[in-house]
Amino acid sequence: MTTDNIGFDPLRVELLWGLKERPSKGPKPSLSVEQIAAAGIEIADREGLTALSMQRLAEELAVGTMTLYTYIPDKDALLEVMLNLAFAESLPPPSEVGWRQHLEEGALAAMTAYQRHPWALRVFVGGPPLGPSQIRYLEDALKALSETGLDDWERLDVVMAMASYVRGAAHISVGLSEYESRSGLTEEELAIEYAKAYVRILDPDEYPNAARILLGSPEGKPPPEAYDYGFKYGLDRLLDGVERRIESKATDRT
Amino acid sequence: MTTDNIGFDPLRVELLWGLKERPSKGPKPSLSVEQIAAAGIEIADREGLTALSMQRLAEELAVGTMTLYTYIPDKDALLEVMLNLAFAESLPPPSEVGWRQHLEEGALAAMTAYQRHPWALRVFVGGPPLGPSQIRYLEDALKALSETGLDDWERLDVVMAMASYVRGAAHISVGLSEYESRSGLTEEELAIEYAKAYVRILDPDEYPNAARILLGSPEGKPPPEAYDYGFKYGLDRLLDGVERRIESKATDRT
DNA sequence: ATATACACCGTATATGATACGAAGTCAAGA
DNA sequence: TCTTGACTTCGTATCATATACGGTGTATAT
Repeated sequence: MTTDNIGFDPLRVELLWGLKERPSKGPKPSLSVEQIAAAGIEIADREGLTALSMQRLAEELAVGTMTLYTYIPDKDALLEVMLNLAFAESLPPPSEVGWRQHLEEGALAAMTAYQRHPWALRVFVGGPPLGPSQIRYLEDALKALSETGLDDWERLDVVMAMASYVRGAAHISVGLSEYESRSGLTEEELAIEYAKAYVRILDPDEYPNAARILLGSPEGKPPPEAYDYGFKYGLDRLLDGVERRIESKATDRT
Repeated sequence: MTTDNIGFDPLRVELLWGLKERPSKGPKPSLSVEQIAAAGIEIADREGLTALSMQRLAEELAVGTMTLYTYIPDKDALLEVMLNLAFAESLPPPSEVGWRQHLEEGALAAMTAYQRHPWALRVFVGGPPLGPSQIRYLEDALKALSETGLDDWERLDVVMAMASYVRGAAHISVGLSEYESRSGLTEEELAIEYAKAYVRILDPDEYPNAARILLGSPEGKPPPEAYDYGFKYGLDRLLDGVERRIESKATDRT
């Protein structure tokens, strides 16, 4: 496993899209790629990506370690399949609601998926071609946007922007919540811990604005441990911006 | 190295903020944490994160491998210091321009930093406290936003949203460009390669919208290899949304 | 002086990915 | 029915990597 980027390997594509034909000869495999990926997801969900070793995975599936390599070329490929499988679960239905509500639902669903599978953020997604669940997201979003009058390329830009924002926000959210759970402290205690650390560091003369917020003003609420509110806020702004753009384009045409 | 999240370690904070006092006794260290981190950045920039092993780094610095461990507790801590150092270079000045231009400049600077240091996206950022360069970003952005009439918490939400978007967009951009450079193909050839793969996969009946774009309509332009345009697009939308919000708040008060 | 608190670093251990090759298993064709 | 080709399974070996441990040398405070 390189942890390097994933290349354009035909084998990888077959795996992602489930395209390999069963050979006529030879013994039947006792496992399937999906089965292996599902087991991998379970381990990674419960114990984190670092707990997911090939030996551990093989043990879980009651096969020899090297048996796994008859199903997948390497660990990176497995991670990619896991990623697709994990997100396939959370795909929102291609609802008939308006573009804005659809995009919002999609974003929330993706955020939920990231929170359920925090390891997904540590898997560096390679280039094209996309996996099935990503294509599904894309297709449904593009379809929802067809009512807007934007052209194809701009619709794609919108979807990319949404995906970018959600991934970045998930990174913050997951980072924060993993951090909290690892510390084993209550929110209360943690807030105190933050403040203690920041007091040492944040010179109010050099960082007046940051200090006001991070040190927790007496009247103010505590730092936003739960980032979920912030997520919704940014999401609304982004959608507002898209909406404004759609409106102005519509006016243009009139 | 666990690649697990980074915890709330006082030592880590000292390292990040350069707070350790020089002991009165004993020999002088021949290196510094900054020096080590800088060497690490150079290796990671040039050859990727996987090339950055402790042995390799020590070799580069002409010391024994274990010597590094007198400066840092473990590799994760080193990565965090590297991250801060890398971003410290690209900090935009706390210009006196309006909030919107300031945020835009900051976003572009961060994107540039990610592109210059692609490995930064593979480092999973731990919880608080933030490092110096992140605090600097935050402070300047909050300051720029003080003209907007938004309250502290909402300003923080805006900054978080920006950071989220940029990181997510950088992930796509860097993923794509690493992929391209690794493939060794020209943009032209690559576009053909994409199309070939997608033709096998994308059933135009099941994914009509995605197919129209990804297969490349005859009249249309090729798929957006360079994601930079898309980055600017989403950035503008997000800022538009923030602007709309500011305007509506101002009107409220009237 | 000389003890103390470090810096430096060779060696050893543990973990993990994965190459290689041997052995077993089906199914198609002789 | 028997043989053989194409596969699956997996034990063993290799190699890379992080890092614990302990020994040795050095600069400063007493």
